[in-house]
Amino acid sequence: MAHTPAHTLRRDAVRNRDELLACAQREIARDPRASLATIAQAAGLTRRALYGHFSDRDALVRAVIERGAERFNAIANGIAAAEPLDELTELTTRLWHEASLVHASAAIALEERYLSLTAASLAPLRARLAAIVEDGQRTGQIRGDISAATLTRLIEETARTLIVRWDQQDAEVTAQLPVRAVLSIAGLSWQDVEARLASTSTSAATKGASGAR
Amino acid sequence: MAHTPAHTLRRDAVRNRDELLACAQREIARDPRASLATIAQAAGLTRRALYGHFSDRDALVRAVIERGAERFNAIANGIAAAEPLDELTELTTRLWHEASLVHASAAIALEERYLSLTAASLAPLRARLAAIVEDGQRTGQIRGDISAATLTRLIEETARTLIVRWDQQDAEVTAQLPVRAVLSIAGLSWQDVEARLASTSTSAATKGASGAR
DNA sequence: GCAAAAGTGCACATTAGTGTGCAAGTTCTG
DNA sequence: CAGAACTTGCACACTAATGTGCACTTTTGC
Repeated sequence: MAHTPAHTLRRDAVRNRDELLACAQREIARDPRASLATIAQAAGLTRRALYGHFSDRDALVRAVIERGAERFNAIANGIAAAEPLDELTELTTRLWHEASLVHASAAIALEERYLSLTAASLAPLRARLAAIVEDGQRTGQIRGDISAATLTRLIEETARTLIVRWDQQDAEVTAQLPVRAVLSIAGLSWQDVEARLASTSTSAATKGASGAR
Repeated sequence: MAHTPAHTLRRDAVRNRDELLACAQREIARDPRASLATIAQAAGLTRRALYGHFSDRDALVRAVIERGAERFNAIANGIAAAEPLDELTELTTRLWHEASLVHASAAIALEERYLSLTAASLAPLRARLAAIVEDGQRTGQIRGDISAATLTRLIEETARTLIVRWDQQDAEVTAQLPVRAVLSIAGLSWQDVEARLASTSTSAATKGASGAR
């Protein structure tokens, strides 16, 4: 109520609220229990001012989650490739480029309290991934030794781990590592992964497709 | 000093200290910031009594890490298989059976403060894994598209994720899922993984090696 | 330019956890 | 059994964080 003035809402207020959400996401990604003082300061505001936008820490975190949900939704709807393995590659790459968001979601989900809400925010993405997996299993391009449900989760965990725990600056990586890992988990041999990356990469000219030793 | 009486050390004190360490590991695995009251209570002691064994929280956590280090050391020394991929399988399976320990290590390592100590406690295990990877790459049984150092870390992260984040009770799993994931990450196609698990499993008779469609 | 909205700066109450001191009990160990 | 080792149960000081109240300044919008 106090946080839904609906009509009058000053420009600087909108900007500050947005900045708070962005900074909260970044700080939480770095440390799940970042203090409100830290977040407010990062947004160039006082801790006291933060309470003008969010009634308490809980409200802020929920807003961060919902903000992330929109983005995840966009990603889920945004991918469009010819076949399952390409979709998987695209999905992984896109998430890699949203590393901070993925990181924050993972950090928030550590708290029991936000488990269900975080899960809900990831729902569209999960549904998309599940569809890809089922499709891939049907056409025999994705492994058949693990049930679709389990494999979907396995791929999700793998991607999350790679994105969250790898230094984005790592020279060897450049988004290729997560893709290699995910495709491997999907069931491809490393030679197949290599061949696929070599052919699909319209850019990435410097990366030679030499393959084995 | 006050915690190295060396000679006189009553039996119940030894037992309680050990119980404290065990409970601390379990509680920290469940929640990285478990309070000392929670830990002491789990061990059937008072928070005040805990301070008789460990000067402060830091000392307790360090003791937990060092206790884990011994166990990891034993695992690193304990594996002995004919070839790299079998060693990888055995290593993964053993760690799976030490889930609580792996979980606690991962939880403690979340704190900047204990990063280096945790890393040191895992050193023997990492060295063993690195040796397996290098060996496997030399003989061509393990993927060659990723550097040994990166692949070692990749396998470690994959195994940790699976062990920490999967419900041990899951019917489909029974230690096979982590092994499948690790072998896939090592570069094998899912059919090769399937074949390997079917032949290696001296037990596990019910699992049919049907393979692809 | 003026009123309302938004932000500042402080003081304050509250909570949960850590670490210590001390007097009193309980439990080993020789 | 006697004495030492261990544990208990409190009381206490201290810290870091949350959330609120209020007077005051700055910014925005009409």
